[in-house]
This record gives sequence, structure tokens and C-alpha cells, in this order.
Amino acid sequence: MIKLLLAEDQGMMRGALALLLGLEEDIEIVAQVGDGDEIVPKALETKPDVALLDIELPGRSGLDAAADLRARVPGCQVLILTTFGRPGYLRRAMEAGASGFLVKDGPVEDLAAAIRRVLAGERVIDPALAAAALSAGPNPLTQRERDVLAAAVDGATVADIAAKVHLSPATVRNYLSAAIGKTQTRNRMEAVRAARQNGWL
Amino acid sequence: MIKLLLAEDQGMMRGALALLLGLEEDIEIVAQVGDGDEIVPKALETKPDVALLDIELPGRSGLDAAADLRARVPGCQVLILTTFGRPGYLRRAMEAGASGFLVKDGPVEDLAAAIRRVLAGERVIDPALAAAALSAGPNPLTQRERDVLAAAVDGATVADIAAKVHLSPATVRNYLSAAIGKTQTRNRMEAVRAARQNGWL
DNA sequence: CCGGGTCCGGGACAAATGTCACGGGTGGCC
DNA sequence: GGCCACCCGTGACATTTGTCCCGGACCCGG
Repeated sequence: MIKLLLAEDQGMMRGALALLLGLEEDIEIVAQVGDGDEIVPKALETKPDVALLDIELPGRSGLDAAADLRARVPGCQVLILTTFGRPGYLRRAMEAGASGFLVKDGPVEDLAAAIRRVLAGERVIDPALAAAALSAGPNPLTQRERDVLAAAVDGATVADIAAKVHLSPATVRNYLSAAIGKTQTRNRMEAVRAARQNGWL
Repeated sequence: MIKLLLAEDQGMMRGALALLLGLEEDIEIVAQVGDGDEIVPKALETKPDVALLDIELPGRSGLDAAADLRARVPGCQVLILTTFGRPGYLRRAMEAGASGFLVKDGPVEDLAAAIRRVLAGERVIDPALAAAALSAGPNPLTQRERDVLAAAVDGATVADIAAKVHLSPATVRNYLSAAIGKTQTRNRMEAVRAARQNGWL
């Protein structure tokens, strides 16, 4: 019996997946969470064999939690399930020690199969996505550049960002300019978009 | 037997819902589509009793399709199922003749129940959401203001927007200024965000 | 017919943004 | 030690953006 932890914020999706996977003979869902912060505690409590994690969660990111999970719950394989097949996400997932990476397109039938393959020690990655991740190259943005860009997502002004990141306005503009240059875009908004698209956020 | 049409772009979600609803004794899924443009043709072909529509779809919006569906497939009730409980979406759904509006949070169990209630002629709407929609008031944006704002979503410059909408740059700036004023925001980005948030896009 | 609304444009101005050049500081690596 | 990358900041500059004013056009309801 494969013990599974399911982390997904959309209630309907979570419920549907839980019901579906519960129908499989060899799978038992030992925990369902809708918040990233609950992943590690629940895993420590229930010792699942596989953790199926969404990336975009309230609280902690699934990618974040994945690294922790690998370190603190050694027997647990991590399978990332996400809406967005962004190159940077895949890269980060691999660096965090994930064994598989699925996108929410594609048929449900793959899911149970992927879980079994992951448990058998295989890696499950969409080949096209892997190619995209490799061709895209690594994240060119500095930590600070990411911080500043992340603080600019919802239309904040330079002053707002400066306050949020505790920097001088002039410095913020320099980082923004650098980020714009590295993403080969023309302004903040495009830079944010490009960084998001690649999973660099 | 309730004949159901299911429109949802995420393959995994669509598959999961189809399987789940297929388990219900009195529900039969007669069509599944992942593209907004296929909704009406498939409905004309299969004459479903209820159409379960996502809003954000490739091709045509589910809200768009809903209005058409009501006009061209009279016996078919429309139930909107969306990730975002935005006031403007609910309002537009009602104006399009939808009988129900569900968000993808909340338990799966509600879904089958909602389908049956809709078919019985009831309206299914989350009360909190209905209150929000009423308190938010109607869309204050002009058609042109919406156009310009929509063309500004991905960081386009004034010149880009002007080219896309076939207007003078000066006019574009005027519309943007108006939109910023009406949304009570400080710049384009915040205005876009606010308009999206409310479903005014 | 006379408002009032929206549509479309222009001009002028202040503020915000993006760029560049420049400084100094730290820490890692050869 | 020297090199390099990143960090943090300043000042100056051109461009873009946001605002406010002003026209003229159209259509609709009173």
C-alpha cells in the first residue's frame, strides 16, 4: 500500500484527486493539506511514501517544502504537480530533490502511474519540458534583483519597493534596471512577466 | 439521466471531474471540451441538460459561450465553475443567463448537488459572493477604457497600445488616466490589477 | 433644440521611470 | 595579493507616464 500525502490548495481539485487516487487499489491517502506550511508537519506525522505537491500554495511554496521534506522525511519521494510548466520551476524542483514533475494538463491516468514509477525510483519528467528547461539556461537574476522584482509585481512604485526591501530608492532603480536588462525587456512590467514566465520569481 | 457537458481547459481537472461525476448514478457526461470555441457546437450536437463551464478558457470565454448557449440551446442550464470568485464574473454570469456560479474551492461534494439543483430550476450561488458582487457595484469602466486597459496588461508602452487599439497615443493616455481614476489606483499596473480583481477586464 | 454622455484628439506640465557613470564595501577564488 | 561578482548608494540625464486643460464630433433623451 502506497501512503500518499496530497498538497493542493484548490479544494475541488484536491477533493477530486483524493477520491480518484483513493479508488486505486494500492494507494492510500494518509494526509490532505491546502497550505504549504502544513506539509512538513503532516509528513512527519504520517510518514508518507510519496508526497504530491502543488507549487503555488498559500503559506509556503511547494518547492520550498520539497527540499525540507527530502531532508527531514528521508523515505518520502516528492512528486511536483503544477499548473505551469515553467522551466525555472522544473529546475528548482530537481535541485530540491524532487523525483518527478507533472503539469496539470495531460490526462489523469498518468497520475497514478507516475506515483508508482516515482516510488520505484524512476524519475518522471515530461521530455519536452526538460528540453525547455535546459535550453532556457539557469536563472540569471541575482537574489536582490529577484527580491526587488518580486516586490514590484503588483504595481508598487519605487518608493514602495524601497520601503518593502529596506533599500534606497536609487538602488531599487538600479536593480530594476539590471533586471530589465537581463530579461531583455523594456520596463518593469515586462520584466516581471518574463521572470514569472521562466519561473525565476 | 442528466446529460452534462463539461468545459474545462486543465486536462487533469477535466478528467478528474468527468470520472467523478460519471460515478453518480443519475449523471451522464455527453461531451468534454477544453476550448471555448467548441462549447456551442458540441452542445448543439449532444443537447445536454446542464453545461458546466469554466470561465478562463482558450478560445472563447465561458461567459461569452454561456449567453450563446442560452439562446441557441434553450433546454440547457448553465453552471459556471471558476477559480476566481470575482464580483464582475458573477455579475456577468447572471447577465448571460447562468443558473449557478461555483468556485473551485469548496468541496467536490457540492458539485453534483449543484447540478441537480440547477436542473430543478434553482439558482446556486455562494451567498458571500453574491453580497460581494452587489456591494462592489457595476463595472464603472467604459468599453474603450476596458480595451485600452486590456491592451496594457503585459507591460506594453503607450505607443504599443495605441497601435493595437488604433488610437492616438494622446488618447490612450487619456483613457488610461480615466481608468486609473475610476479604479482609484496610482498607475497602470495597479489599475490592471484592480480591474482584473473585480472581473472588469 | 439643448444638455449630457462617450468618443477622439491636442498641448503643457509635473512626476515617475529607466539609463548611465561613478564611488566604496564585502567575500570568494586562483 | 589580484580578480571578479555582488552589494549599496549617489547624481545626472532623457524618456515615459500621469494629469489637467482644452477643443470638436457624435448620439440619445428630455
